[in-house]
Amino acid sequence: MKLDRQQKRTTIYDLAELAGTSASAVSAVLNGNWKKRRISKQLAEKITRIAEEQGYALNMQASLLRREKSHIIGMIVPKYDNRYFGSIVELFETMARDKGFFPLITCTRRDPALEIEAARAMLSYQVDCVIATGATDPDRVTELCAAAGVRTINLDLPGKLAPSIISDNFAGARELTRRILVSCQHRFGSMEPLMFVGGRGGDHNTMERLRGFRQAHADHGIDLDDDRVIACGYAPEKAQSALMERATSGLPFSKGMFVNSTITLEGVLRWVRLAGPVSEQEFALGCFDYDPLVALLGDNIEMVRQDVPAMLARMFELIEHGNFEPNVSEIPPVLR
Amino acid sequence: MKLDRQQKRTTIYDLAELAGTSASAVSAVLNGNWKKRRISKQLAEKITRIAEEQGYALNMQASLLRREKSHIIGMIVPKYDNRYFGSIVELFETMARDKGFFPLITCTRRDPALEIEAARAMLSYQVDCVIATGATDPDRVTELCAAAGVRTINLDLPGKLAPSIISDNFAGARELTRRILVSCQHRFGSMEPLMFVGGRGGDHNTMERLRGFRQAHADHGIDLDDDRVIACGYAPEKAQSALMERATSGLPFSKGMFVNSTITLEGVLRWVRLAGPVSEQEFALGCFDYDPLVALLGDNIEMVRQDVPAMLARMFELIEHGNFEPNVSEIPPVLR
DNA sequence: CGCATTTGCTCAATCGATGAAGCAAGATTT
DNA sequence: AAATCTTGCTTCATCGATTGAGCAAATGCG
Repeated sequence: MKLDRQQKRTTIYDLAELAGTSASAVSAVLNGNWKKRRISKQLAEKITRIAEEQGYALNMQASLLRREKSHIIGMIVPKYDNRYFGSIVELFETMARDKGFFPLITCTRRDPALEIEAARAMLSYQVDCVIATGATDPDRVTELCAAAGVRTINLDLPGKLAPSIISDNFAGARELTRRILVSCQHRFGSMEPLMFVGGRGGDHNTMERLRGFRQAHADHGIDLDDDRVIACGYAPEKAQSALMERATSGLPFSKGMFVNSTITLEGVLRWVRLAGPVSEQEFALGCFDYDPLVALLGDNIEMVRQDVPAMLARMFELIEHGNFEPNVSEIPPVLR
Repeated sequence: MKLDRQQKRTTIYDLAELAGTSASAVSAVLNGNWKKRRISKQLAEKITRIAEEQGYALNMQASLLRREKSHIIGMIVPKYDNRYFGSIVELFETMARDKGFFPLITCTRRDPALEIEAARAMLSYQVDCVIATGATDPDRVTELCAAAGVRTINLDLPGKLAPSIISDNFAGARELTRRILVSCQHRFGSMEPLMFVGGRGGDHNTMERLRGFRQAHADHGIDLDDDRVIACGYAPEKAQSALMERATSGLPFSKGMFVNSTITLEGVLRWVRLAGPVSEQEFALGCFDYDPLVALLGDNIEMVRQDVPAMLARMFELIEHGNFEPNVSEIPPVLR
């Protein structure tokens, strides 16, 4: 790995020499509190000019070593490659920067070991705060960080030891289920019980969505057997093979499906293509997630959009108020 | 912003005191070269145990300040929220970690000023190397980094001052155009010239794709006027309003369209929905980009998938060989 | 004019980890 | 027994920026 630096970097000592002053003055000028330190305007301007000429860049490592707060804010995300987490990350970066934080983001691919390793790395980089997004074990992260005196906030999936900001999964799922049922009525003339595809039985979001799913069936007086629920995980391959198996198993099968995420939807659609009927038009689908292209292309696919801007706004609110009591904020999702 | 640290962090000095030894020994043990420094196995084990008991986390800032290479590798990306850049970022992180780098990623939303600011921040964090992905002005980034002795590599869009890794846009566009023309033949019985929607006239990728687009028309002996090209930028809104305008302008209009990215496709589909004919089925579309859900849902949408794994493999190859000569590697994209 | 205050700086310690140099005790050689 | 080598540490300077303390010169005040 030939990444040898070409030349030595310019430091405040170099600038001090060039300006005929002290490193202390240079530091004061460049980090903006030259007024507080009673540096004359002329000297300040001279130093600023020389720094620009020399292309000086602050050494953050040195600066952070000395300061007590880093203003670095870490975020752990399970995946980048879907619109939900993509928009979380993108908006988080923007908002963090606006509020004077430096965002440090790590993707842990739903791997519990990687999550812990990533949290540890963030502690090493002296983050002031860690956001655990969709973490498989958020409380583990909170414990680890607490040991170093670093606060955490859970996003998307809740934990018991830190404040959590999640979607109102129950209400969202109930309304989504209602819409799928109505769509079934229109399309097929009847309201059969739906299938629930994707997610992990143990995770809070899946459990709450299932509760909403069941409630909506009850609202319409429809009996729902547990065997309509296929919580096979989020991965497309798992959903695909679970449906394949189900279709040939003799167990009940529905044309109406509640799909737990766009990731899972990919597997459902693959199954529709390969092993199922000709087109997804013969199904009534609903997805607890949002993707603009699916919204445009999937005529018969209802979508729930989690309100990312509201969730992140709430998150920064908690940070700014120093509120790190464990409690859950539920943010209503948006239905198109 | 109440992010006050709760307690003081454990340092090697604390550990040294607890172990009844020196900070130097602790450091040697914890960073793995205790053998080289002739520390006895017993002391090493004792220190390791105490460090674990205390939940010690290395202070990277202090460590990096002392070392000459940071092993931090920075990446600048225009957007997170589409599958192409999402997969670039996710795979980059994984590969960087595997190779012993610490990935530092920043999203600059195609804003030239933010790009420069992000590059400057990365220099402050002492990155060993910067990857400028889809940068609006990659050479500016290279110059800035070069002044600090930091090498750069361009990804997705080429620059003149650093090695660039891009898709073979010409060949990909030529083949994609051919497929759209064939699809038009099947669908509409004739081969009219296509429209080209999205991208910026000035950017290298758009220019090369246009060259492939023109070549494919020539291959089929089809005359192509310049007014079929609508390089209105990548944003959905721009594509949507450009099509709206075009449809009412009296200028020629085609049912076959070459769409420059999934981002632009979103605008095209919105236009189809709102102002155009009933369904996208009445069009023959091709998109120079890949999205698995579009591939599954859009029956009449041809897609080109840029070969992200091959591009990143090439990138790390360059880094490992210390090859920073400005030259362009073209990676063939994959057509489904 | 003499004393107090303000202005405009510099000095030096510090943050935590690293590693070259050095040193004492024990082992080995002559 | 003296000389040399090896083992297993410790000491201390260093990385670059920050900041409390301090100091000389300039200014204000009675």
